[in-house]
Amino acid sequence: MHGSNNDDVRRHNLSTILGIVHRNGATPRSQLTRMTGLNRSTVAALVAELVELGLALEREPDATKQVGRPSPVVAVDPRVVALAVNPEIDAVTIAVVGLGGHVHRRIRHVLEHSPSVTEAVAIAESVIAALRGELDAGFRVAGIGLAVPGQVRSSDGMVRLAPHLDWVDAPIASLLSEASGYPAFAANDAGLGAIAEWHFGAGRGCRDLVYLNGGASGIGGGIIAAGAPFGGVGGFAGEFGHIRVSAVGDAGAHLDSAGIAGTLESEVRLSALLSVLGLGAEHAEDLDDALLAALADDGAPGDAARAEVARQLGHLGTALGAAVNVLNPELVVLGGFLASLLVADPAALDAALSRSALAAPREDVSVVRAELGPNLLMVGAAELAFAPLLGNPAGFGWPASPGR
Amino acid sequence: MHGSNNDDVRRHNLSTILGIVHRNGATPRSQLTRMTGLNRSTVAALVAELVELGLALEREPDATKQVGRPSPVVAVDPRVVALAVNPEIDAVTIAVVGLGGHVHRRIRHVLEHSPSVTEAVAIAESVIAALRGELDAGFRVAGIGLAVPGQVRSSDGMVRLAPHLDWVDAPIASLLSEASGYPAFAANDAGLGAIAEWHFGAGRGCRDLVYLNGGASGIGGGIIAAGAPFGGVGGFAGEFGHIRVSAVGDAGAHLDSAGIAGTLESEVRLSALLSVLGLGAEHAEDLDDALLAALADDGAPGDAARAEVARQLGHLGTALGAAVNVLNPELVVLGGFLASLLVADPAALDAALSRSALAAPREDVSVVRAELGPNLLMVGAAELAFAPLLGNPAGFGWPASPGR
DNA sequence: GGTGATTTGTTGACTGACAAAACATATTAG
DNA sequence: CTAATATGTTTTGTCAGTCAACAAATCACC
Repeated sequence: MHGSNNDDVRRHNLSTILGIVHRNGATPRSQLTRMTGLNRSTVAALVAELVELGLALEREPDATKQVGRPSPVVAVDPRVVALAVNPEIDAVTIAVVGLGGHVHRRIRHVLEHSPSVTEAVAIAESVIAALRGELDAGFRVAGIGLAVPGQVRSSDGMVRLAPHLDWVDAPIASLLSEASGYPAFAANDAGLGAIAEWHFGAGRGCRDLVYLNGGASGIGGGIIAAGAPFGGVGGFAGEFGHIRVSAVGDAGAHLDSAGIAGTLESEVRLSALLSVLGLGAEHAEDLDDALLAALADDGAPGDAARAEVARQLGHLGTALGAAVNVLNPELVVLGGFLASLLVADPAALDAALSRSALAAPREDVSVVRAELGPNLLMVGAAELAFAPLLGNPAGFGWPASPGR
Repeated sequence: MHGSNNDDVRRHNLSTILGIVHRNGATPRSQLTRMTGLNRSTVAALVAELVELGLALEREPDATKQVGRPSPVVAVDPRVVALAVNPEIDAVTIAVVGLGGHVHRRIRHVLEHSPSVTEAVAIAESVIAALRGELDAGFRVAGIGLAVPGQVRSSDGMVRLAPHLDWVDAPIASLLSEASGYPAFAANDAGLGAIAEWHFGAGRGCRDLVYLNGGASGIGGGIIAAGAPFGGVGGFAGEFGHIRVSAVGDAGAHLDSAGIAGTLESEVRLSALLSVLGLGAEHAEDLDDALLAALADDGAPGDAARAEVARQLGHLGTALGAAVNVLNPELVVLGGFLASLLVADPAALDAALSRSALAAPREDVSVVRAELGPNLLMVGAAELAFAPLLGNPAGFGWPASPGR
């Protein structure tokens, strides 16, 4: 709909090069010319501008075994960071994340009770305030990204509903922006997990992927479609947890967090797994590892556990079938306890998927585990704050350092 | 990933302007400058190039009541056409469609039996051969678009499976291209319906929509995501007909065309509607109208019919709930007998949808009837052939006129 | 250890696309 | 008939990327 001009070309090319260095890590300049198809001299000028902007660095060439003049290596400037915030039911986690996805620091503020919006914002702001000296000394902060376990409106970062935190219409992005002085953006945690796995994890180089995460509070999802994160009109897309996988059932049926029965989230539940395995709260910290060990063959799971795993995998396969039929992704990435389920019996999931997915899209897809560990959401949330910078490196309006 | 340069700017701007005139119809040049944000002089030059290329025309200004010098009206050149082909179980339909979506001619070749791929290609080619004199006289043909009721691989137009036609791995695009001498492209019919409704029908100006069509052979769907048709890796996306909406049921349950029970297509069936309404084959031609009339209040449908409509609307609501939760579209467009179901009892569908969709995405969506009539698939298929031309007006490689 | 082939960096001239400004023209309002 | 307004037309300017020539750094081979 909109025309473009020379300025757009420059913006696009700066963005392309910074994006490559951001996602692929340090890259020789000669390789940038090959990847972009641009002229050597153009790439040299673009990189020079990024260095000038304080976004990239040029290092001495790496020692290689190749003929020809060595090419300097271009890397992101490590002083450019974003702040990531993840409020949960039992903690608020804050991190300082650099361009390139490097997590400089992660601070987990443990809570006695589920925080209100105001409390979560106050905690995040106090942690950020404590970091401020450090940040002002050596870093430039692009902004704050919030990963929220709930439905978040993309236009303004309003949390429409976060069932487990019991938040309704909580304008967390504007509250934290107001409190901290940094621009703040919020999105659904699983959607940000999808972005993180896509850039830095199991989904590298993939144009169409679906990410599904299973946690204590339910099942969330995110979509990368045609090489871009997909949110729909309001940013609420990716809620695979609430699609129907079974009959509504009788009065005793579990309900999902939206109060609906027969959905993926109501049938595939971590608590049910833990109870048949006899795992309790003592593994709160390393839950996924404990679960994996208990489900593995040498963990000798009992018949009840095997049956529950099979039941849950059947329902998961049905939901993945819907995702595969509707979205025809190249990859499905499973995180949290869904990854444990996958590892416990890949063949069973495959069989269940084959029962509900059409052959053609079924052949296109692979189902794999998430690769990123505890930094997943921090990296994803930072991506949210980096997006405007990556989209327009030269024209980015840096926030004034607050508190000075 | 790829850099851009001056050539890309020109291509993008030519494409933008031709696209506006194609989708919005004849447009004053001054409005083009406002819509694109480009300079007057630039738009003048771009339009002049499109006229030079034989893709657009400039007419005398329309009489308006506005102050200021009148602006010439830019329209598509009506001589630019694409051929559309739609093989079905009982006919092969061929049309000549102009830029702008105008259907010059539509020819329905009725068949006694379901055609094989070879037969369908032969029929299409013979109709095209008969048109050739006419085409060579006054038209330039961009190519052929095929709307196929089945799963079509986008990369090469291979029909992986068309259950009702009983085609498996049928390379229809390359066969017809070979036979006719025109470049040919194939895609799923419902996906093309989505594109047609998006450009010229109920979905105009919408960036995120889902289209669902109900026909005698089942339920197909198409997705427009983030302002572009979405096909997934292989082009198979949009198969909403095969997602689970109910329990698998007992032995007597209907199966969908993929042999799966409990799916949308197995529960929401035109034949079931027709049988409770006592409608038969005599309405083959104007089925949708007859259905609408029978379902309307003054058609006095019986209790059995009301119950069946309610049952089907319940299942349709469940499937739409999945679509709404996963894709968060702005619009859901229903075509074929699904439109009749919607009209019969909009409130019931709304209620069913509200039971399975989350509140936030539910509030974003409207469910409406398709607007395009019998030309829907012709316009959508033509869009497929026009796509390369619209994407790169100056660099488009026109096929040599075959047979001369 | 020199010499040539190869690859890439560097520099300056060149092309082309859009923007901007000045002027021309066609319409409406009074 | 005149002023105001909007837009077409023409000319000049700016800027991004390309291209070609040359320089520099490495490897391979004699």
